[in-house]
Amino acid sequence: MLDINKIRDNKEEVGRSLSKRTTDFDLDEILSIDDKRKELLSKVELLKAKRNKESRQKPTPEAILELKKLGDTIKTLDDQVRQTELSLKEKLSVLPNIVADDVPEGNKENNKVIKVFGKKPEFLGKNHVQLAQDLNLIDYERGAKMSGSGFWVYKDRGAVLEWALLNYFIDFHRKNKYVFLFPPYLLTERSAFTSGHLPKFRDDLYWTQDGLCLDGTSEMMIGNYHRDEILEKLPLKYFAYSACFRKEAGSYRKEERGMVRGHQFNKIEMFQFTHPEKSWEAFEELRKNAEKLIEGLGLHYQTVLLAVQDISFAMAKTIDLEVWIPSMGIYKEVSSISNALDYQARRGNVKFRESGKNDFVHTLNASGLATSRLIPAILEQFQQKDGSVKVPRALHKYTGFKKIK
RNA sequence: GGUGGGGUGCCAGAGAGGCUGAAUGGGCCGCACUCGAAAUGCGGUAUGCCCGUAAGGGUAUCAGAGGUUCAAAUCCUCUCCCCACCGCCA
Repeated sequence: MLDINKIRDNKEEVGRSLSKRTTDFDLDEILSIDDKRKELLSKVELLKAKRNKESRQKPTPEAILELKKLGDTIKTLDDQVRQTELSLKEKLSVLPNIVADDVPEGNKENNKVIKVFGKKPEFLGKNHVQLAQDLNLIDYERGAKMSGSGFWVYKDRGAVLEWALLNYFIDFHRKNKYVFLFPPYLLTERSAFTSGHLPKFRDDLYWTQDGLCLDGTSEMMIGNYHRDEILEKLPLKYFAYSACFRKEAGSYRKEERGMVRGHQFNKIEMFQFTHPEKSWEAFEELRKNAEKLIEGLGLHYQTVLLAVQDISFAMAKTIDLEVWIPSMGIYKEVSSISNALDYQARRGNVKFRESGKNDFVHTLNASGLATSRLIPAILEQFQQKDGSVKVPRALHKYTGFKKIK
């Protein structure tokens, strides 16, 4: 949610920023609704002041008659205020976040590669689906039998490898003094609103019959962890593990067979609540952390600065880390690092206190990392001529094996 | 799932229709006393919104949403959460 006062004071600037993302907004309309709100509010509060004053002691019978009429007027005005506030909130909550200045304009094709690590290994021919099946790591068929397409079962060393990745991430974050949260997978509608996933992503989420939804990313949880709180000490650094659930309706493509896009995947997410002046610093820290994790695995990847229209709604800037998937000949996202500025904090009412005043914090999130694309990358990038796969050194202490054959 | 008891400021805890943004205690901050500290005394100590350059004023907020009333922390309805006991249970 954007600050109405900021819109009022910097209309041109905000408008320019928003128009990079969409043309579907009308700041003048929003401001005029706010004007109306203020006007009504002043009016009704004056009347309330009168009523409060006269009701302080028991009024005379005649006065009561008059106050009764006053009460009716107040009620109608109050209704109008409520409606105006509602429509203001509605308009405001579908506005996306403003974007950072250094974000390229346009769509995906303007994404800018800002770093490349390692280089493309020689591709030895087997894709990760074949490898996973040949080496008995993933059971796609039985996964689909149990849960439908888009689900798979990690099996034996495949499960160990998956778990090893998670343990590797967890140890890394703990070493960096991030606090480990293991949140519930189901959350309320209010929480999904705060994280910015509602109203936009309603159809991408799974819903239960009692109105809860499965998390699409643990960011949805951590962002709500401090909802309606005034934070004492900043920054607060967290990381969370959760399974993530996405409908991915209509987005399944043939080349994304295997584990590249599933309805359920594992992800560890870093999250920071920071002072407004420190959020870009934190952004760099998160990015470095995510990069270190992939580099620790020795995978070839690239860091990409996303163009405006490729950034999600609530975020001012996003950098993706994309790992090379040899069989597909493309890079696939394994981490997304974003700064939401105060956008989520406003929705969730998360503040901090400084010299007697409260202000909204900034929130940032970054995958650290999602596993479902790392395993394909590991299998394909590290496959050997004899059909085996080398396990990255960083994982040895967790897997107990160095090679899968 | 059932029954009962709760949810009040930073914390504990009163208040049970009108002068209550809210007693009292603790905490915290300031001042006095002290060489310093403790103890003691005095004062201060919520947030959103609206008007105002400001000082200040107004309004709302006692879990949340509605309602009754001239007037609600206090009465009514619904929802959520916490605690206790009972039932059920992979």
